[in-house]
Amino acid sequence: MKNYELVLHRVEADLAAGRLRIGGRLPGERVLAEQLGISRPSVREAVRVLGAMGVVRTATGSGPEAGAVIVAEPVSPLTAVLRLHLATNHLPMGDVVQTRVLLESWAAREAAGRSPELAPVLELLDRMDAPGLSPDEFHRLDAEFHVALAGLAGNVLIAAVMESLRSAIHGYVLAAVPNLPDWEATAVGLRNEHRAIVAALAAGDADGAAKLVTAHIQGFYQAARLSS
Amino acid sequence: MKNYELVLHRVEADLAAGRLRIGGRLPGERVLAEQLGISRPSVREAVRVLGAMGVVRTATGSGPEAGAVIVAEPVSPLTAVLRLHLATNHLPMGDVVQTRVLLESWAAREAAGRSPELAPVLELLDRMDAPGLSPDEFHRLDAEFHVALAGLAGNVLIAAVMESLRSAIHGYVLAAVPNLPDWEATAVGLRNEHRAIVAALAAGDADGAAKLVTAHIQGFYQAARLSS
DNA sequence: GCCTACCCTGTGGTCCGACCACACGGGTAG
DNA sequence: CTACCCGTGTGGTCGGACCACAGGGTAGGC
Repeated sequence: MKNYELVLHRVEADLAAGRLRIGGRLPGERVLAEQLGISRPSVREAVRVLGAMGVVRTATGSGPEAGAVIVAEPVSPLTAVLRLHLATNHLPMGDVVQTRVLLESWAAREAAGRSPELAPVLELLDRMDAPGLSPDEFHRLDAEFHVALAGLAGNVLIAAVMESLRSAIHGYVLAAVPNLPDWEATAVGLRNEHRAIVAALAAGDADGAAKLVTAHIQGFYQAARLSS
Repeated sequence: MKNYELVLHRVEADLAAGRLRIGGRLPGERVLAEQLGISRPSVREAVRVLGAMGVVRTATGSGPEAGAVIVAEPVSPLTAVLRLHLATNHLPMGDVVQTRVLLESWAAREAAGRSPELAPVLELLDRMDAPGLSPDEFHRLDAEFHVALAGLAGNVLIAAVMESLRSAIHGYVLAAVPNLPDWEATAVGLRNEHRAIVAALAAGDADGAAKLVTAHIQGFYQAARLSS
């Protein structure tokens, strides 16, 4: 058992037992080191890992915001893991697209049945209509739109995975924009498809919304030649 | 930009550019520190994070197995993230169950259509028939079975997520076994349901396999009172 | 000439002690 | 009473040191 793992197990046990809650704070690094009988560098390695896992957020200084505060941020670590493993080329882009289709069509089906709150989603679509939007800005809003749709289904795990997927591939999507024959025309098409999806959701048409979402995602990746 | 992030970005860039491949090795910690103009502790924190992300595996000694070797192991970091966030109680067990149902019923549907190789799966079921199996051993084999089913669909991302989900909740499942009125009877039922699922897959009955998988998962969690 | 045992070398693992930047909060000067 | 300032505790970084480990080259014995 490596020394830094002592800290990880200690923190996980404290979380499971309720001794640590969201918003609470870890003991200082020096205190933790003495309590566990290890050195401060070992504690620091563990705190870094916890930070990378989205369990703590560290800050310097003093006051309630300083130190290692317990948070629950599963999206950034999932994003990091996906990004790194995409970089190794052992995670095919096609599998990512297939997963998006599965999660988003399911979310659309779920959301259609519960008369969802679509106002914030429509507000996003209006912002995407702004003229002169760069591909980068457009795709950030597009990601927000898709994540918001996934969130309508009310499953925090699936919503987190969706957001991670979208963030992890953002760079790859941007890099593929030059593959498109006509970016402006593509953007118009995507906007129309978004409106159609929201309309199906508002109408409670689960099957229609799922089909539109599936076609929307697969169509873009084929046009951008990303899911070869 | 924190110093240890320099190492993370450097490694990710090297991976994306092909300068680092699976099986390759990171420069030594002392070398990396000098190249980036930072100290060895900062490099170590980054390597720890990469290890926790499943991108490198470190070992002491010398030879080709020593040092920080590039690997592609997405399951353990996903498991760790899920376990930690389950411990914070900000990731409801019900959402995990819902996700399992979604992923596994989809995988069953996919697998049924491609006349999958079921021999290793059946071998697992035979091992689960061994008398006197403890709940711990039974659920480990059960997890292997479900992960193998998810793997039949051929999507490495979904298979990795499935395996992570199953590993992350293993402890919670075991802790819930005492909630069952009759463990032995439950085990017999689970075995029969497994056989039925495999039979549906072998017959190419996609809808049947998906329905059986859904009932199998939801039934167990309701019996164990886990998905409240 | 061959084989065996030993030691050298390089790796990560751990620790210590020190200094820095930062931000809050209380004490002090106006 | 107010505004400024510095004390104090936090994480961030650094350099150096020593350890355990495993491989490989070398010197010795056979």
